Amino acid sequence: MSETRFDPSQADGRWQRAWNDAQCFRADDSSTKPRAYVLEMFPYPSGRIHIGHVRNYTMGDVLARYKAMTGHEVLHPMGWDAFGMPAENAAIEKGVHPGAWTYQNIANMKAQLQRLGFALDWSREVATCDPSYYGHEQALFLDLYAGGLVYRKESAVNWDPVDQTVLANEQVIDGRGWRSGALVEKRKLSQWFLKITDFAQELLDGLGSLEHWPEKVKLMQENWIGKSQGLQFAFTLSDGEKLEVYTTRPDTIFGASFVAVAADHPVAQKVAAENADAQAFIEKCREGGTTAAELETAEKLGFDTGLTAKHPFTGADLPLYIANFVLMDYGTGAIMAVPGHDQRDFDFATKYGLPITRVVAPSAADADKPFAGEAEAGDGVCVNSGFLDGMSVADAKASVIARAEGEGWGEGKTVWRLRDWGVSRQRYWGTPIPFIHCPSCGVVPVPKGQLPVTLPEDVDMSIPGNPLVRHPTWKHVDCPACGGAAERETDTLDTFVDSSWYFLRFASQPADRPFDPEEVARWMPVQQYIGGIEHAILHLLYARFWTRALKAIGKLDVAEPFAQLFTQGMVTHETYSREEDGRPVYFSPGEIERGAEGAVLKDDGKPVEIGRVIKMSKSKKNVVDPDEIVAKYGADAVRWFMLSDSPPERDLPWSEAGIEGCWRFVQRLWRLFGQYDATATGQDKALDRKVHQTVAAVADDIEALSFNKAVARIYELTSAAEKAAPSASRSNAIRAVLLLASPMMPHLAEEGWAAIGETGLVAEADWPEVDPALLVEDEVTVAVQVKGKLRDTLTVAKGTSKEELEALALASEKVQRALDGAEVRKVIVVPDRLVNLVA
RNA sequence: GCGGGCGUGGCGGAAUGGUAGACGCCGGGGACUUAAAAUCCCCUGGGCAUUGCCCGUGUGGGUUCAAGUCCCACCGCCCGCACCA
Repeated sequence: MSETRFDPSQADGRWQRAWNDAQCFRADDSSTKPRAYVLEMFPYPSGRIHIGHVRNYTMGDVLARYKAMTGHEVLHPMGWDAFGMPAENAAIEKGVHPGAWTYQNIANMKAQLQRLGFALDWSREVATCDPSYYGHEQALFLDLYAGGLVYRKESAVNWDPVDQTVLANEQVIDGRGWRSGALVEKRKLSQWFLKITDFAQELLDGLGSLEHWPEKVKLMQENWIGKSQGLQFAFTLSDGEKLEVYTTRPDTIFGASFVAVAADHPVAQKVAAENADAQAFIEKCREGGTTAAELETAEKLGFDTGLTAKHPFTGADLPLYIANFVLMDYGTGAIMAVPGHDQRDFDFATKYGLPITRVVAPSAADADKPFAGEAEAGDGVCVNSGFLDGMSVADAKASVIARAEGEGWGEGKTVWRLRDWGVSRQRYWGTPIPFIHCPSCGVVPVPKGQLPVTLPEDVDMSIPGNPLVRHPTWKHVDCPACGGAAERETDTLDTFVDSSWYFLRFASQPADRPFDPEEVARWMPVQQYIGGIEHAILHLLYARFWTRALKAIGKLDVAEPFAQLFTQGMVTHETYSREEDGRPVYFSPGEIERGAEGAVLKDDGKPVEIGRVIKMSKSKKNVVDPDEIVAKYGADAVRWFMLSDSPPERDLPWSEAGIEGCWRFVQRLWRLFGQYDATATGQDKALDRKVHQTVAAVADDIEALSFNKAVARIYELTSAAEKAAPSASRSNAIRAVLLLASPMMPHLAEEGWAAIGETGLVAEADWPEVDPALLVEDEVTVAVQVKGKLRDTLTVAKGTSKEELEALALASEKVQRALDGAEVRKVIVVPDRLVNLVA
């Protein structure tokens, strides 16, 4: 073979065409092989792929290629999460149509992905913004409606009074609209909801079956669903009315020092009707964003209504406040506040000078222990609590609930933090909700025969607000029920709906239905799903819900959509900046010359400050363009970098030195392949052993997605093969290195496969066989410790007896010196591992 | 604020409770070369040092013959919080 270098600029495209010509990555629906559905979260078509996408899709690609090599029929599809706000923003800022912008982006990004050599079945590509996708989504939505899982109710949105537009949470900055700067108001609109709460218990229970999901994600979902058992009971107010409150801490009821309702609570409304100050306070609460984070970090504010509530046990009159930290959406929208044992109540009580009473203490003796400036939410025994004194928190909860139920003023109740899913968006670039509002018939579903309800093309995005509302003709239709003049629903669906079933469409895509349940059942569940941790709750919970909801209405027979989940880390990069006029000015890596000591700007040769390694973002300019690095180093070096060093669940810091190292390794492998000699004879037992151990270990590592470890082992085997003298064993080791590296560096592997005289594609080759007999070492190194400190090591035959190990350890000169005549009192021997002499 | 996670050399990291730092990057030294690039070899946690010894996994405690790993408390950073995707 020639001594020339491997040239990705001509090899990459050649092999990509060869794979395409052979259609190697097309999933065969009729295959009898065991199936493997490998899926990465599909991207939003922003225009350019991000290095984070490259990392995500490289991981899935290695697994998909490995599965194919180990005898599986692989489904590895790709598509586009193509609806959403960025297309509308681009339309406003650049004057392009959201659809044209989106499809252009898809074309660009698809070409970028193809240049990376991913083993994707492009024949199943979907774009959610295409009527051939969202039309089916509309049909599914109608099915869910028929199944009683869709309803309408009033719900608050962020309203920009200047732009006359509904704003997303991310468009509200410090309580103001991002474009207009106007103070945002909360406004109530009638909106569409999906009954995810009907499935709260099932979604919670289902987590137990997800053995191969990260514990942290399951825990986050469990907390999000937020099942709590508590007491709902009624206070009698001083005006004679009843006020229902819910508490998860009935054990602390004797510590209640005030009662509070949300600003939207009917009691607050009633007070405000007669009290201008109360009205003003409620309006103040309506200013600012709607997010939980904002509500909970805002300063606690309250308004004393002058009313009081009678404590059910003590008969005390507790003041009734309207408070900004009470959420109308949770429980009854009203609380009994126990400042000693809830931090929010504590803050509020401190601010308004309300009593803070201890009713739970570490022990009965601590009944009068003062608080250390904060509430104590922990466990303990009840104190200062009448009949509860001395009880544990758990017993007291049960006891109070039993008493309330016996006396008829309250009952034990399960409450969920999970709320129904509001899917209405007052925006153009989304799936039209297939309903018609008729003045005489009310809300009427669009007949399925009239689907898809498509978006109008001729819209003016330069005016704020929803173009579907002001379009001259689009919304005017005849009522499907009575034939009279009616109007289309102008809200579109949350884009999370689009991503809640795309994995089903990948598995089966008939033209006349969303999917065929039997075809889907043959591929589902997704065997390995890979994506960012930022989707741990919403996307993954919504997809689980859709799967269940479709099952509940008989459209699907899958319990959980994703058998195995992996959440990968971000790609990060150091930042380069200079202080100019008191503000940092950032430079991109391309503008910088990076040396050992520091970095200078190429333009002026003067130093710049190297900042922290953070997530790549345009504003900090610490981005690298996948196209540029692929052009410079080839797809394989980039893929190898994505897999090396950092464990895949952690952040990966991009570095120029790192990619250079990968490039050198590509060439090093190429030289090694060049040393392959099919005619070499002779055996190298140690190398054979190393090969089989490495094949087994790399397989385990890939299955566990521990790519960084697989990479390290391939480096080791490469070094061993390089150092070995020519032999049949060595040639076999070179062939093994090629096969092991092939899922990661497929272009180089194909080139090498041909070079060593193999026929066919390595993409369709088999993973090397492992001989279990060669996995075991016959010699081991045993550590010898004295009092837990390493003093010597012994090289002995594997399986050497405890007695012999102890004798060998005591015979060691180093051990005797360390013992220094001291008497050995105890000996711990772990066969094949260590001897510890305790003196 | 609430929920979840992470923290090991100059850097990325490895390590079923059992030899801390595998493997890679950076750096240093050498070989080859007229020279450079490329490649190959050696060294590379810190401190003291004559064989060796001491210290060391964010901080402080604890359990254990033995702790990066288990327990408690704290510090720092990151992710999510329901209309970003």
